Amino acid sequence: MTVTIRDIAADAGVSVATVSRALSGNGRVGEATRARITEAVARLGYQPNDLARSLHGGATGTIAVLVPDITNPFFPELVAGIQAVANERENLLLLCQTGEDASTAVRELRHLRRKRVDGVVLVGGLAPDDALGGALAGMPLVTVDRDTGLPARWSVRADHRSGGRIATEHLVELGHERIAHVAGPARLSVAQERLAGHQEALAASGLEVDDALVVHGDFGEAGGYDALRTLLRRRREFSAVFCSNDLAAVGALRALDEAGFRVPDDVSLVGFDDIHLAGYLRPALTTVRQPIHELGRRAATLLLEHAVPGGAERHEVLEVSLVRRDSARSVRGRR
Amino acid sequence: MTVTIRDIAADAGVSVATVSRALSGNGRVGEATRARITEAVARLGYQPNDLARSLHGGATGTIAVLVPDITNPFFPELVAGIQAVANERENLLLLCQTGEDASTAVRELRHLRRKRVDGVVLVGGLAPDDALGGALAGMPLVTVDRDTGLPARWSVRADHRSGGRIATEHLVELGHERIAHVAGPARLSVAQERLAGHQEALAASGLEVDDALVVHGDFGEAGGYDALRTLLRRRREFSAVFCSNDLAAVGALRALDEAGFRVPDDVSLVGFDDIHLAGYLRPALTTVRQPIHELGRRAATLLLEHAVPGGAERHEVLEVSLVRRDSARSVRGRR
DNA sequence: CTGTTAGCGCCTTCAG
DNA sequence: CTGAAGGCGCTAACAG
Repeated sequence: MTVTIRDIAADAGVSVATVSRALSGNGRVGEATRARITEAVARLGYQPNDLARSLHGGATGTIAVLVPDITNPFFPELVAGIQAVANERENLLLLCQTGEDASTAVRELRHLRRKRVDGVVLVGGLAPDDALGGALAGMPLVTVDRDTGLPARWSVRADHRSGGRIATEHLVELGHERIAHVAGPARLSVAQERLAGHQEALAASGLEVDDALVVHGDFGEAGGYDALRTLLRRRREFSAVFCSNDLAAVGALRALDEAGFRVPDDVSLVGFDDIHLAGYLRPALTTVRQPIHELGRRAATLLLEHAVPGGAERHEVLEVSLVRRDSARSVRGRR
Repeated sequence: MTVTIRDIAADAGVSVATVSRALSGNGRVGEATRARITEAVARLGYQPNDLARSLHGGATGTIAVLVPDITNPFFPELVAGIQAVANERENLLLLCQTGEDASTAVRELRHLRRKRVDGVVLVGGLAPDDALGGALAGMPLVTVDRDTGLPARWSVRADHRSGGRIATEHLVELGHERIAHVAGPARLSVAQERLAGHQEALAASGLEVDDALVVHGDFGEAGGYDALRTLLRRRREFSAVFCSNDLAAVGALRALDEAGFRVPDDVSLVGFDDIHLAGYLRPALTTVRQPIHELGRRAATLLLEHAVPGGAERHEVLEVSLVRRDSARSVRGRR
């Protein structure tokens, strides 16, 4: 049925060992025999079996990435970065979705281990789970934006706190004094950090930190929309909103629009992430850019180069920057 | 180092065959021995090795999906659908990106074959390539939105032509007579079909089909933006635009905005796909909805249930529908 | 019900 | 440089 190394050995009149050496590149093989072998391989259409190859304990050439939800545009960009370096090194990428559910993650991790993947990139938050430690044990692991829970020896993340700070600083510079914040899920450290940065900037400017101006969303459009409506319902004055991510800003924009507020004329808006779409919104979204693709590349590189059981611990923090577009401007009107 | 079936056999005082049977569920095993085995498994922390399991010819429990670009929001939604059924059946999903490049696809397909994946879902267009047929030979394959090139025995797609028709019909019903079309890449059949549907509707209404009102984009925001600017530069009158996909509509919206046209007051706009974002744009985008998630589910189901070498051919076409939101309205102003 | 014995396809000593 | 032999971890006939 399927042609194996033995078939081509017979065809080329050599032993399987020689064929193996010729194909894997290990060990010297005579010029003439090598030619006969490659010829036979081509003619018989031999397809190596990686299962057999890695059964000996070698690498499988496959890594996995676990994301909360591939449908959120942040994650595809990240996955693309991971994929890019995986491909460069001829690795395949397994995609898993956790839905931020720890037990799902544990189940997937177990499955991945049976498959003997070479390593895992774990993205985003996960509620602590007793079984998680065991499922992760001994598995080369790089975390992205996830510094809670289990201790990870290799990690990559953006500087969310500083991002929150520069977003709000920008708004302050524009003259805004009452700045609302649509935060992410309170349990996620990235949301906490962005909020902390926001409040830090407020405090540094001597502005009042009003808890009524902070609403938590879910990092989705719907969450941003709802958050803004609650904010509006509170009838507290504010002239600017800093949204914890761009998707929430999309929802906020919509809620503001429906309520009759113009952005940026009546209310200024700043997002976070700089997903590809941000530049195409109307108005184009001023936002804090994280190098999403690069985060992915770093994570994969760390995994493939450094994340070996004995390797030295390593943590990377990438810088963020403000991208000024059209959704934030000097204060004029105000609610 | 790693604990194998043999270790637990020794520990439980039985043979490896019995352990194998106990774990795989094939063949009867005594109650008492089974208990000893499961106990040993738990205590020793045994992790089955799927490589060894599938080496002798069984399925690997892994399928792959090849998409042009995971960064385009259409694909993550599709992948999520595929993933959902893959998970239900305890399959893992390998993600590959082709960039619509046939030689990349061929390389990836070869790699997937070495890995002995159980099947592949191929999404989107691919230039014909001589090596493609060989790379695909004998591999269970389901195509999505891809009816050109190699003959596929299993496929899933939406009814793009009918989608193009209802989009334009809607605009006609609203009184528009000069309707522009931002098409997708001319080489892609889905783009051709949507365009054909559009022209069909125009003809059926006795409206003039003006080639100067059709511009090709690339299914991205930038493409839609550029397309609309070329359209504007042509200075042909039009009061509505049908964009071949939602992302292009985002770009078109922006170009229109910059040129001083209000949507839908000055120009009506209809998109295609109904990606999640569509409902959150301002104005909320009227669009042709394809059941993206369902397309993914069907594709995976077809692959896992029917796409066996001997199985009967099967092609599914899913219905599309118009989602009326706020970007299209009765004709008033006009360019 | 359970043990023995072959492999699955490939790589890797160890001889020659 | 090349061949023979053993084994990776597991499953699948066969026997008992």
